[in-house]
Amino acid sequence: MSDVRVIIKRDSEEQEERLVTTGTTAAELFDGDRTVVAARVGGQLKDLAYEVADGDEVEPVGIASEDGLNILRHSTAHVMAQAVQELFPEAKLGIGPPIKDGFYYDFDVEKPFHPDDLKRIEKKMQEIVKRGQRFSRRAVSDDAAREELADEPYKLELIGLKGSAAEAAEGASAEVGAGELTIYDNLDPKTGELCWKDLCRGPHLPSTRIVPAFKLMRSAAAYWRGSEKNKQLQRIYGTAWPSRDELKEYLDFLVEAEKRDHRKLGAELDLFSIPEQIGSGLAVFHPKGGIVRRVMEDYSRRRHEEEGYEFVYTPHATKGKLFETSGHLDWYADGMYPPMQLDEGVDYYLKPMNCPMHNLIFDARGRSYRELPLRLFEFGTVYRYEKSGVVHGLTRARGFTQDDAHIYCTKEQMADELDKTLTFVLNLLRDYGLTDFYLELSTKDPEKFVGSDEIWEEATETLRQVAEKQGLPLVPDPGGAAFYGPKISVQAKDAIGRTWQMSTVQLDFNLPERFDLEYTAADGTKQRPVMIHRALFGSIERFFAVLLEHYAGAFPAWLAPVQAVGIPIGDAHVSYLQDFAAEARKKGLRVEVDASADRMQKKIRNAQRSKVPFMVIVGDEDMAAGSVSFRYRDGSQKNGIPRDEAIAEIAKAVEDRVQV
RNA sequence: GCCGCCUUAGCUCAGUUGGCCAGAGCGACGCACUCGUAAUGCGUAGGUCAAGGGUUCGAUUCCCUUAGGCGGCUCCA
Repeated sequence: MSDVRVIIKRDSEEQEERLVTTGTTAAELFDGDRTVVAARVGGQLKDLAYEVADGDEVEPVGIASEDGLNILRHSTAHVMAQAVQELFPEAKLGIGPPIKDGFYYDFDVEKPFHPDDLKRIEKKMQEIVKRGQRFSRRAVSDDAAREELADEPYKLELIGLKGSAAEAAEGASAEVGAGELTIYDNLDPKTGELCWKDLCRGPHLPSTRIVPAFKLMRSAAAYWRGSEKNKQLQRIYGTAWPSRDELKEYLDFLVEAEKRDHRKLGAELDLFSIPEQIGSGLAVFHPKGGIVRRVMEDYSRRRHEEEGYEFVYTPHATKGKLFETSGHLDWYADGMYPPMQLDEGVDYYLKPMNCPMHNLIFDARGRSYRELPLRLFEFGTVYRYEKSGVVHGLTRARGFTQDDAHIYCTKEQMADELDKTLTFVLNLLRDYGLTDFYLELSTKDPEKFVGSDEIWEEATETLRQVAEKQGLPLVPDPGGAAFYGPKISVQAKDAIGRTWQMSTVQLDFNLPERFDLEYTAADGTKQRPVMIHRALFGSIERFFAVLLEHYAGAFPAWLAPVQAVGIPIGDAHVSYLQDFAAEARKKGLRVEVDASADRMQKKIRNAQRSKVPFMVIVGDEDMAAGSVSFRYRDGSQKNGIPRDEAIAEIAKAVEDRVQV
């Protein structure tokens, strides 16, 4: 028996060389450490059953690491598929990869799963976990695999696609890698009997018993291989975690996210609604939401003015010809509201974008290089015909208002202007309370673009440099650009760590050409300007929703619809408070007095639930002293504050735009 | 657009295995209570059980269609 020399890497620091006998498995190297679920050998993930070879560098993969979690979730997906096929023997397997926080598996079944079915499947999964079946890897030839999986038409299709798995379908590479095919057998730990098998690249947990905590979340249809031309399979989503505590933490997170749902808070706080009578995706703002929105807009307006933007207004509808010129009717007609015929057969459209109209403003007269960069800004309301299944509260609406700007500049000004714009955008977002960003650089889609390669390269490089200058993480998004130019998008993380796509800064090589935009250069020649599209909130409605969720409805005082509520202990204190409120209003503060017949405890409860930043409470003591008492949202209080100081404190919180 | 689930009072939800006047809490309104930090008590009003069609002696309940919502998929200039 010959010896095998391996190097065990615990982390980048610690290395251990060890001599073991031939046939030693990775599991044996890490024996005793139950949190190790796989091994990385020379950069490749392997099952713990892998027999180490001479010269291998072997690294343990912990269940809590990113790879470890993926393996856990992938294996749990297998357990689910096994459970499904035990309960629904006719179910055909699609694909079942790990995803963020969980996994899914697609099945072709006669009848879609009912929520009750998920409970049964979950129970069956628990049995399988308890049985402790071994995951056992076995290499097979393509032909052998075809024979074994003759009853699994979707797996057969994947075998045929081997090697191009990356394009086959998202997640398909989890089933078939680029190399040889493998099948994982689930074996009974005692008898070694085959319980189930699946075509899979692996690796997997050594045993189903290792699955510590999981839950099935929901079922939904999904197109086979992600194309709407294909049949819809039934997808079941689940989540799996290294411990029950982590599962609970995740479920708690979902509960918290649900509490913050802007659709729910919007109704609770009386901010907006989406009346059925108006139509799906078309919102109305109630007075309280109207205040928040107006303050958001006013502040943005002021900052834009300071930054050299000029304000324009354009109509909501236009003759179709404009969108022929812009090309929107060629590219995006599906996403536009259908035309209305006016004036004997002329088609008018609701506008889905503001840029063509801004171009007409640019083109209204001859432009000089002295005017550039020309920055046109508008809160421009646009209408897009979103498909019925995608409309979602304020974040995906059919009518919404963009804080839209188009910057026309010379090619020489482009880099500087982009830099300025991005800095401005990020700082303004920070003013609204978002602080955690990363940037995404969307580059050319080789299938879908206009303009020369040179100009794309130059522009992309400029964007990259500008983005890097911000010192924020920069994530590439190859092929993600619109056909007319590359873009940077700003992604912001909210208070509970969710990422939202916010602003975009986008170059456009298409529209200046189509609209034949020109300016006169210093040498008297006509030149084409560069055009930058830039939306900061994206849509005001959407940004409103993001802030609402970010703050969980508890807006900082400057945005809060009501900044302070006066709560009298008894009727005798109402007029004193009304006086106080009137004084505060003179300073531009939004202060109300709750003079209802409720008891003061009830008023406090109501104020608390409406998430007012300041409660101003007054009884005999404060009235006699000419003071008021504050109660803050966290329940803490500050008593006996002189009236002037109280107003000054509220005013300062508003002025500084801080959370209280 | 596709698939599934859902729609009972302003809101949150009971309920009817097809049968007399469809219930509760909160909210609204009224009366009483005048109170120092998260719900005072009593009372009143409020529903074509989403809309339309069908089956049936009888439909809120079963079936179909439509609208809207929710969760996914596809899409998102």
